[in-house]
Amino acid sequence: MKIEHQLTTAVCNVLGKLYGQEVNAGQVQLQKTRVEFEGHLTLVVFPFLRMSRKGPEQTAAEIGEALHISHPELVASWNAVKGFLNLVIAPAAWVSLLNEINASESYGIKPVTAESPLIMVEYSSPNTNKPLHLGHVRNNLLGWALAQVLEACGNKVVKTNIVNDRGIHICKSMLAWQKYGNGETPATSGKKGDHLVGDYYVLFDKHYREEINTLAAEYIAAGLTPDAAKEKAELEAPLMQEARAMLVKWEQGDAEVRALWEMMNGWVYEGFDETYKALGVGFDKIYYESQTYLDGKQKVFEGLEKGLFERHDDGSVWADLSDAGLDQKLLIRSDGTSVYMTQDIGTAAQRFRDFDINKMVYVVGNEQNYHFQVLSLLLDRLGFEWGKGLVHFSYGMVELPNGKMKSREGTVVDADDLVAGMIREARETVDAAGKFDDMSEEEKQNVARVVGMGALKYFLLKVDARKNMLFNPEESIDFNGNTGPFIQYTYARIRSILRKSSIDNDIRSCRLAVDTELSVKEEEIIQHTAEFEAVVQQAGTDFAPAVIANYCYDLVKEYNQFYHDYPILREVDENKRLLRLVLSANVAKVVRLGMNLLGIEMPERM
RNA sequence: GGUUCCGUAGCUCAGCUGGAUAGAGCAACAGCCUUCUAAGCUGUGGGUCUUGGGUUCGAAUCCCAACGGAAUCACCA
Repeated sequence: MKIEHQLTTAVCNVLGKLYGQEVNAGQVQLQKTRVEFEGHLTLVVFPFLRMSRKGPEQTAAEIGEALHISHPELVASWNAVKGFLNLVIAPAAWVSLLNEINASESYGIKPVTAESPLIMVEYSSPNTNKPLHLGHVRNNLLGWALAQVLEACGNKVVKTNIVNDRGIHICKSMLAWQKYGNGETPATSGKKGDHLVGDYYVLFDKHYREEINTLAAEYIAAGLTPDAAKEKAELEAPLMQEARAMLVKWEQGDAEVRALWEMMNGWVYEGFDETYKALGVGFDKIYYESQTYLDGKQKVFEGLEKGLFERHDDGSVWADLSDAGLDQKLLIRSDGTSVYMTQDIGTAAQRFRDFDINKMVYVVGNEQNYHFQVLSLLLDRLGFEWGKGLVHFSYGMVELPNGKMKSREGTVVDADDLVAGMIREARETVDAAGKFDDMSEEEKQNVARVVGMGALKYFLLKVDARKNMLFNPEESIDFNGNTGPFIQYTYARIRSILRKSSIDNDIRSCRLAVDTELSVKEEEIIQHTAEFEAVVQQAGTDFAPAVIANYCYDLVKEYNQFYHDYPILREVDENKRLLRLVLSANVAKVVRLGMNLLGIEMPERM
């Protein structure tokens, strides 16, 4: 990147001298030279034809010659093809770039300072009635990666989670546990807390459905249409009535219900913590809806007083968003209870009090695009400065080869099962490889964990977040091709080379002579490695972790080809050998930094 | 129906602030382990970038329209 900067400045100078016109850096288009032409960087000269008033070839030639004469340390030679000026960069420039990357411990990562803007990233946001599934896994990995990337771009980042811990859903689990359970706990049953509670949620649903069916049959017999009968049955089923009554008791602060609620939610949190730990994600501050929804109502009533919202005859409160091209939006139900939107307003209010937030990012699935459009408007009207500029990091759904995940059809991919399966698969591969016979059981298991999780994480993160993606279980555990393990493998091999070369510890202080001859492939890899800085910035501004994933793959693929064509340790020439070691070290460093931003660990051996 | 998003090789995906002959992986086929890790490398075949217009020196990329798919439009969260 540094070279492109230098070159851009040089081009501006040269154009000024040649044609007597001011050119700003934005007009200078440099791109990588296509492999079939000689050169490294190519200047597109079409934009300058107007100044030169000459043909493309001639203009390119003029600029090329002028560049070569005025900046020989940068441009070694040039050739012009149509409107494309291909520039060959001087080897010395590559070597100094290589040294520069090598000297910096965290190349491409911007430090966070006291003046850095504060970005809050919300992700995960689970319900407390069910274990996490594949969709949550994508959310968690994206949220974590995004937070890391934003921090690497020099922002203060606060990772947050809003736990949806109250509402009818958790009452359903609680009720089923009371009615159909035998008092089992995670300790007595040996089940993970979130799974135990989830099982009772399923149990509730099963009994509820039975009630609906029998009731609906009665109503149909009494003369109702099937649809009307079903609707009436759903509302009047005794189990649902009981669940609602429990929710009312909860809101009233009934001691018994609250105690049960706290106990069962506690089980769930223990379970979630285990899953979060396995996924390698975490939070700086966790909010609970049970503690924010009242704030939300408060804010809505304040808005009502200011005339921002209106109250209908039945007591419900609405926001009229028709001037923004949207509909009316309910904020408080006629029975006075809050809805999802109200809670999000309350949570926002608390966060605004707790932190000096410059930007708020919500990592939430694209099925809630409308919700966040509305939330942004409402927060803005309520006077939150960052309301208008909030970012809904909207990601697509994860689909399975046979369609969507349907809990009814039992096609939901459980997060814990998935993690365990990936690690098991990696373990089998580790054993089959037979390269780890000298390792302890614990070390082997750790390699399996790092590789299995690497495969899963990379598989989910390499795809553009906005798109719906297909999760193919067979492909996800493939360790060949564009996968996490492939990148990890190359990294581990480089680490092995460095260990064997016994200069690993000294490599930081290595400085290469500037007269070293470089091969074409070496120049390409240096150029590519140097792009890391720009890639991180781009990923940060575009909110796109996938940019980094694909960059790592490209670099590693290129290096792998190099590795097979150019021996390193056998090289006779000491200077050349050192060059390749530093080059390898740089590739490893940059790839490790990139993969770590994605939350992917890199093994020293595999 | 309104709004938003997506459509690139058989499959999964890159490429999109307009640039040269559109790239990977998987799958198929053919090669490469006395040389630092074969979880690798090399080669072959595979494309009307959904379609039609427009903008211009130039369009997979930007604009408009059509077609196809997804999400959403709840006193659910």
